[in-house]
Amino acid sequence: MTPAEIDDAFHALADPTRRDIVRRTMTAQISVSALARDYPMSFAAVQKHVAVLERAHLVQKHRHGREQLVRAIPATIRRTTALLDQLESLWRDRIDRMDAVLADDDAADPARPSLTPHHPIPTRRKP
Amino acid sequence: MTPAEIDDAFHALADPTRRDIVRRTMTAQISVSALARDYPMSFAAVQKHVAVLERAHLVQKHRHGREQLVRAIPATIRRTTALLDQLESLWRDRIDRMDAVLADDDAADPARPSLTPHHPIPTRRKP
DNA sequence: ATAATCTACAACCTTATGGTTGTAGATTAT
DNA sequence: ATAATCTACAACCATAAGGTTGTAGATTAT
Repeated sequence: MTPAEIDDAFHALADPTRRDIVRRTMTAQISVSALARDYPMSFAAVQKHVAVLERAHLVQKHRHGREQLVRAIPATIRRTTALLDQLESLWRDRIDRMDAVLADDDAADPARPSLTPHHPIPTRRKP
Repeated sequence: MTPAEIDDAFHALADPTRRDIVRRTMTAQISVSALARDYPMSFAAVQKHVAVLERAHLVQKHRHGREQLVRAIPATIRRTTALLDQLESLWRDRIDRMDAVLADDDAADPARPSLTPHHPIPTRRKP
């Protein structure tokens, strides 16, 4: 997933109408015109929203007769979630590192709860 | 998390510079000017990026002498991840429902693998 | 054949976005 | 005291975003 693709994905999700379209097309295929009926905007506007989602690979369209059915692509959602998880993991790693430092420094008390405040802790050296 | 807040969060994350700022401030507090030195744009531009992240509650600033230290707010990342997980869960629920339908319909074969293609499956009724 | 429906796309308008430069206020260092 | 650093913020500019209307092409229904 290139940075540009990530940009597209997050940008696409930064709009309530588009998030709703993704939500609805996760569990069913819905035509563009059927989608358009439920939003307070023109058909063309909804068409553009779908195009944005398509560009971000969050949905796919495929013809069925004269209508264009839209369905979400779960894999892209998953990969976007994974990106955020990665950010979160930085935080966890940070806590782990702090824990490790504290453990090295204060190994005599294994019952110590793993509290890790934001600010550096004044280390108490063993005598 | 209101829709507008969700908009702000995704919009803030839809830019590589801002994602990088979040990434870096997850594990350390960095001043705005220190951040600004590492991007090919003016200080004011970076200042604006931080403001966007701040508005989305993805980072917090706090004064330390004459500099303004930036740190990420993991809780907001987590809540954004949770939103995407929720979308994914729709997909899982859909699969579960399909499985349930197939189980009701074909309970005699519990060894059947849980394959659930996108297209509706022609149900084969028991005689 | 004709009408109705669904889609595609262009042209246009308004506002938001992402960048710039410039000026001024606080705070720290010399 | 003066200079250097960090920040805040305004003004400006180009372009992208999100909406509109209008026209035309396919496909289905009457």
